[in-house]
Amino acid sequence: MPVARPELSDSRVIAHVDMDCFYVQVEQRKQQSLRGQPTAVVQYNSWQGGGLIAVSYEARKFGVKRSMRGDEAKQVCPEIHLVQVPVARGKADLNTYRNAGSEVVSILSRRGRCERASIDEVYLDLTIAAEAMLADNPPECLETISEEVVKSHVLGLEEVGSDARENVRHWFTRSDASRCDKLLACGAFIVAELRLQVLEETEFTCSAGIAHNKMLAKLASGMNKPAQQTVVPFSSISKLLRTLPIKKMKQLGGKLGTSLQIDLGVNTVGDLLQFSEEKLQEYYGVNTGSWLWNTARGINGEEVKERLLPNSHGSGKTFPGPRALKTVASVEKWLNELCEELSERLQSDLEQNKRIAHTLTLHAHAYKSNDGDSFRKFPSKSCPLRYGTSKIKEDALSLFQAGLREYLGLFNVKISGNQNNGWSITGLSVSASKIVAIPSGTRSIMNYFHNQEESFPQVKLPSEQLIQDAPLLSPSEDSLESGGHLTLQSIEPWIACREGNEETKYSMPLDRQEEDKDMCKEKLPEKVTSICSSPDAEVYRGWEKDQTESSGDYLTVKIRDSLESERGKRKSNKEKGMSTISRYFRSQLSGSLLKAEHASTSKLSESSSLSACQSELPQENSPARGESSVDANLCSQIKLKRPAWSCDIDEIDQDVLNELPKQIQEEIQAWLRSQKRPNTVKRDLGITRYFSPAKDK
DNA sequence: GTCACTGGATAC
DNA sequence: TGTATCCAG
Repeated sequence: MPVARPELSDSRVIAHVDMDCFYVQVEQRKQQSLRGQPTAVVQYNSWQGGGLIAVSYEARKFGVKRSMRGDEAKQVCPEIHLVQVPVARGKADLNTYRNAGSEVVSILSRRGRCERASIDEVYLDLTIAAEAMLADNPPECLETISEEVVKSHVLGLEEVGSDARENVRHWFTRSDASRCDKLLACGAFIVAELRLQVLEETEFTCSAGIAHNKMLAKLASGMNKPAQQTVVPFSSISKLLRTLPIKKMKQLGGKLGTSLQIDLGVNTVGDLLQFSEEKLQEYYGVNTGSWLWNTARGINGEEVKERLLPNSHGSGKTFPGPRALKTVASVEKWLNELCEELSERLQSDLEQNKRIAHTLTLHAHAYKSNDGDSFRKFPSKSCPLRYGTSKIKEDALSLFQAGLREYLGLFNVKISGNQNNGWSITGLSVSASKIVAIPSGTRSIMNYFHNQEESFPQVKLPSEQLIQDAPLLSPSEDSLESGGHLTLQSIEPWIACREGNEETKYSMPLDRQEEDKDMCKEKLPEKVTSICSSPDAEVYRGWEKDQTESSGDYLTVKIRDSLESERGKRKSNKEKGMSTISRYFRSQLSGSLLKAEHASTSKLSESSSLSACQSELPQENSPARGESSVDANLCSQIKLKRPAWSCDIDEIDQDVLNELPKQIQEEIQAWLRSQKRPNTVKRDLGITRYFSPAKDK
């Protein structure tokens, strides 16, 4: 459901850039003879010639439409060239298009905040660049205006006179225009430049809309295609929306739009104007109601998010009709294919973007043929993601089996072999989400995740390297006597240590209530799950089945005995004068984060204080807590992933601060100064930035 | 029940 | 937080 968001500023400059029949262009670049030809890209499907997923503009002239079948397209346009989507592992493989999309994004992101909205679309916030241009080099002062700019469409202008080009040129160079219009004009200049750069560097054409918000920019980008751009001045908005069919508006193409038509008799966006906000809220709820009310007026405050990379990766396939899967064995086979693709993409993401995914989810569509009237949805299931293709396969299958049991209402029944009780799977997909960047300077961690599994033994990773690769600036380095494991914390909130068969987890009691609800966990291995290992060190991540005392994701580093002497050296270096800091960070972070975890939605910051935090600490510094069996200097833990933690600033020990690196000291001091006013609001300490996963780029 | 596949967003 | 649902192209 859309959410209401009032416009914060009415003079933003937002662009939506949309690649023209992108998949076709990608294929045409690969095969130049296709240029200018009626062409369509079909998804592998022997049935009726495959489904069209992109159609060139030449083919559109013949009436070829997306979601026609290949055979149908041939009838309408016999000379059409049908290009197949690459197939890998028995399914469509969109990687070439994804990569081509990345090429484009890397160009479009040069001039302002860039949000990759899909494989072939981006939003740009060009406000700052446009303001700069207006200040330094306004269009009215330009001697020449590029052809691409003059070819722009300016809504509300074209029908005014006979010479459209001249009108546009005049609109761009008017000195008496409003500031808003001038900013839009600058935005259009910038977008024209960007589009030309895209063409030069990638051979792809694109279309764009330039407006004051995302909604209007998106609307405009589709109005003049291909290879053109459209500007939406303020003055044109009401007229534009008055006659716009309601279904054309983004988010209203589906059920909500249908409901507006049927239930309220609303056929154009303008028709919405007759309803009060309250009335719309009555029908559709507070959020959607307000969103509709604003939408009718061209108001949309949605921000352009800085995002060049996807938030998740998925791999899926449908098995329509007779191809539905009816045995666990066949499901497993396809699941394996999907997992292989997913794993490959996760590895690429790790190598190229240094990001790690944390959650694996399985979705399936199913129906029951015999006992079939009880329509039940196949439940999605997820679990922590373990890197490595075979681990992903294993976990995906477990998730499927858990889902299937639930779907069939057969709890605690093992589903084995080839039996089938009438169920059929018509769709399967696996996806990886909660992807976070790991900080720079963690090459060793990269190595760990990369090529683990079978090939891992070849990747020699002495833990000495692990230590050396620790980020130098991080103050948290000092809090770990054993040095470099620190890099791991940005990946996982939890570090524990293990030696021989002894494992010490510095875990917190969490008192989770709804453990038993989580069926998925029961499926997982007893304890931790290894994500990688090497001759010298092992890293684990996972959770524990036994929740009596602790729970949650944690990461374990084990360094083998052969490194004992190395560690000794390090230890003595680190120990000089660092104990206070160690204790400080440990207690601070683990304590406050524990609370944060407990009370993710409740107001943690108001109540927490350093002493309160400390009272909840695990006593890892006292020998009382079974520490004897473990080399304490090898082990340490800090929860760092969650950036928000807080403390009472009056209780911060100055001595502790003094031990920090200069740069961080200064930052904290500055923050403290800003907080020392009456009515202190406790909130994030500035230094958390150093702990958080690198925001990247 | 058949548009395939992928991904974002929201709500509970 | 995990899961369901909707939406877009």
